Amino acid sequence: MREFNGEYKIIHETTLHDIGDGIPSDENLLKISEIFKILGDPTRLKIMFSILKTELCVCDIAELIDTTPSAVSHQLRNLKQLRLVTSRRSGKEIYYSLADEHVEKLFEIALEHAEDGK
Amino acid sequence: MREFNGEYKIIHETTLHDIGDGIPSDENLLKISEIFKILGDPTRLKIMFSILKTELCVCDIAELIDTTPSAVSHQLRNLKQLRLVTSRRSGKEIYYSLADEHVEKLFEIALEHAEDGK
DNA sequence: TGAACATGTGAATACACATTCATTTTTGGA
DNA sequence: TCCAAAAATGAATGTGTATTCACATGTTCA
Repeated sequence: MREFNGEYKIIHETTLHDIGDGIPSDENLLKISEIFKILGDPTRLKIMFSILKTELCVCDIAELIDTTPSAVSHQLRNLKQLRLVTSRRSGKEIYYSLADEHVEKLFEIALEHAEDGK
Repeated sequence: MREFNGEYKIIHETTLHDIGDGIPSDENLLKISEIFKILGDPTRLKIMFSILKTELCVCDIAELIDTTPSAVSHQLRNLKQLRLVTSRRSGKEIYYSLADEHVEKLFEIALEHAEDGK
């Protein structure tokens, strides 16, 4: 509880320490949040779903999701930095595909949650 | 490909339509992105991990993750709106816990990915 | 009922980030 | 080697949002 001039009591002081041990390290916490953050954008999600089953070049993705190749390229760069996509050059085109088997699972679960409630 | 004055050709025109059918609806896409987005923040992740196994009141969470109760309250509100946490009042305290069985799985997979590479 | 504590809330500030535009790099073909 | 296409890049702009601060609400207990 950082600098705060109210009068808060700690309710479960004894257990707090144990719970704290269950929280991942700041390093891992940051990595996880980065993964979620980068997937938390409709444009990037569309890109990811575009290349879920078939590799595609930047130009095709832009056409498919109705945006500019530049925007797609910027986002693919971010996705690549987090090792979520891989690229393969073939002539002038560069083909992108999912780099990670975890990503599909994440999509499945998130979609379940989205469809579940309400 | 929205208004763009370059000269981009569509490489795989025939398959684009089929791939497009595999992309979730804008509505579901938005829901999924909201879930990922809200988990894409270290502070919120800490909150989620805090109440992963045991319910805690706002004050305890604030103590545990070293921030102010106000900040925690704001974030819990966001998390609750997406039905990721539930609350239960007991006297003056309000106890929060995970509302969704999917969330733990998401954490596991994301952590795997984070630890996997490099 | 009123004082004290736990939490919620609204506005404001500061920061992060997606898109756009202009330009550059790389490749293939003439 | 020169031109055009595909993609990458950098800077600028506009938008969204986390935190902070001040205050409001709701609860317990004397």
